[in-house]
Amino acid sequence: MQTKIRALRKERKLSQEELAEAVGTTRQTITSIEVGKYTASLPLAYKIAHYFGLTIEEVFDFSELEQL
Amino acid sequence: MQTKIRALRKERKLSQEELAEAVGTTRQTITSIEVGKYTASLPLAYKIAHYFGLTIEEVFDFSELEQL
DNA sequence: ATATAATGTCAAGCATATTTTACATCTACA
DNA sequence: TGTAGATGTAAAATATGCTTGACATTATAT
Repeated sequence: MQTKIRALRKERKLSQEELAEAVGTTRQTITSIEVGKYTASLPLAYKIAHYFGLTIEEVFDFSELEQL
Repeated sequence: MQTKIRALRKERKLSQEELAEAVGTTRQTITSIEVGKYTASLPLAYKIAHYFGLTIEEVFDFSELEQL
């Protein structure tokens, strides 16, 4: 799944490590989500979006799910 | 995790079965999320919220995560 | 050039989400 | 009565998310 996490992180000059600590997870988890290795859980998605002052829908791209 | 799924479902007179089919999952998964047995994944949370024409934050209650 | 920070990746193991099948209860109603 | 629809639950199996530790590569700065 596509996300704006990397762009938001760069904007604020945060390392993956710093973001990980801020949202209570590990650097590897942030990397994996950024490169699309897997999709964040709902609680983690919320913590990340909320950390940036945004909604989940603003940070995560759900366009792949719109074929209903 | 608390959600408004049951209330939204009742409002629209939908069974768990009908909602499950509409979002591509099973009745048991809807029950489990409604009774708080576990938390929906991000894609499923999106499909449910979007099905009701709402955002994820409007359907799922994240107040338990606000202790940052 | 070399040191350091930042990032990508991988494997093992644990935790959580989901499906399938099945059974029980409750309600409504013929 | 009984029958059907809706719901709760549970076990087993599979899929997915996450952690930990470790190593490799890339970028940045000195």
